[in-house]
Amino acid sequence: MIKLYNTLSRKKEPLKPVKEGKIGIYACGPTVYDYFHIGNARVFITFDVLRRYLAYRGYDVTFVQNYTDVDDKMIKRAAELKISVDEVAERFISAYEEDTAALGILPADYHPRATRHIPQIIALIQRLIDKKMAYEVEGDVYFRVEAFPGYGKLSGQNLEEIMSGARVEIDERKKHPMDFALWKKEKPGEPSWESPWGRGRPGWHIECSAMSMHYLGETLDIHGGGQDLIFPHHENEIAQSEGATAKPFSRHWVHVGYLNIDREKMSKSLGNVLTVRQLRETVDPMVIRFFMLSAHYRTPINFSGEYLEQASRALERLNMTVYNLKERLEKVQEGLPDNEEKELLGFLQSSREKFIEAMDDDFNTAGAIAVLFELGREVNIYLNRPEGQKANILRPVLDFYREINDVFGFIKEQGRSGLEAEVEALIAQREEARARKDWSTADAIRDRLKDRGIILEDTPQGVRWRMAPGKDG
RNA sequence: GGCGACAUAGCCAAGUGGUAAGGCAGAGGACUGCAAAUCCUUUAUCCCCGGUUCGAAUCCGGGUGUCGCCUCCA
Repeated sequence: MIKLYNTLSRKKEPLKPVKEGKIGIYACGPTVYDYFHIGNARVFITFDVLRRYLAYRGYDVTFVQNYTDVDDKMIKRAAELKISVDEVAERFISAYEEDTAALGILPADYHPRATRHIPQIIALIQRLIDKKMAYEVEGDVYFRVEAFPGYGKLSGQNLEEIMSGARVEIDERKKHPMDFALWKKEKPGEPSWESPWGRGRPGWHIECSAMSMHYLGETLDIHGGGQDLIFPHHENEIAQSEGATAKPFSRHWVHVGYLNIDREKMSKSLGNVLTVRQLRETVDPMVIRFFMLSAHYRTPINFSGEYLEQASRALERLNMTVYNLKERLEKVQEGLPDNEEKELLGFLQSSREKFIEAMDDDFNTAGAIAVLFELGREVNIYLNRPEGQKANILRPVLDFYREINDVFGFIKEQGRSGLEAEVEALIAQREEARARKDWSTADAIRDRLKDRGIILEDTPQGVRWRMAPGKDG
């Protein structure tokens, strides 16, 4: 049974889909006004692995992640770049696609854009107006928070408590200071659409309600995003959606913890915002992915070069284990398993169970990763033994790593690229030198290949070679 | 001020009642012509003080510390 922490109840709860066997997930995606940063990346990676894992567990998953392509930030950016809002969106959506692909993040089933769902947004606003939960003032439409008794339930506060800490601008046109905009009246030079309340554009919160319900129905199974979206964004989404439908908006609310840099919050004013775009120049994106998954998704994590280095070494160990397996598998035959091998197969089976147990428990990726290391040790012990290993033992283990990697996606299997003949020739030369104990020639050849990113290893089973970490694209 | 999170070895990090997973780094050893890869050994008064319990890192109370949200920030 899969259990997920629900922000709404502050407890882990069993995952119970609305429709048996199906899961609808909506994650708040980026406002496409700039390259996304590693804090965003943590959220995207978390949801990517979540949707992959649920599919692994047999659910038919529909995953939706929106692009916010019209809002104040978009408009401001368009002015800065002297291009249209739409062109800003196009530019940063394609950047998003490139950067997420590098991080091994699969495209969602749908990536809806607010500007392409204006009719759905207007219909939802109209529904709220009809129910007297929203009102129009001079071309703006506001949600009336007092009309929704549950307002504040996600962030654990009631209206008075929210008010006491809030720095709110007094707007005499609003019935309550916390009332928020569903529709904003057109301003000169800004994108706008026809509506029953005149030309204007949607507020931020309403797009997610409208689009999520459009693609996934009125009750989602899982909805989430970064922790800071709890208030006001998700609080407002609940108010709008449940106000309109009188049904629970989402069964589970999943919020990903913050990522800080050198123990400081990332912010433009501190000048420490790190985009994935920049990071990709020097860091293997798979290391970033591994790093993000090596801690539980809800705990705040810290980002620094040192931690990345640690993650890189750890990931390298896993890659080596898979390489060791694969390389040996090519050279061995089938055979009847002996006792030690039967034990290894047993260990393999219990590893799978432990992986599922960890992941089922609120998505404990750190615990699940540990299983891979533990199995790796057993595998390497087996590979070290002097007698021949058997293909029918190695293959299921390798398949297991591949199976897990369908979920985690950070293990990279090496491909070779047309260097075989040349490398093999050099290896032959070196073997010749070694045979006559000409160590300096042998070492020179090895060093020469190393400079080109090729590592030679002498094993009891013969010489093998591989690309150095980071040299295989 | 209100709401909330977190505090586990040099570092990162699992672990919600039965005397502490995993990774990185360090030290020693095995293997190797030397390496590489791998294996073995080795490192924890679980922030502090009370309480509950036969038994607590884990539950309760009180501290201390770090951080977040309450500003259309993931």
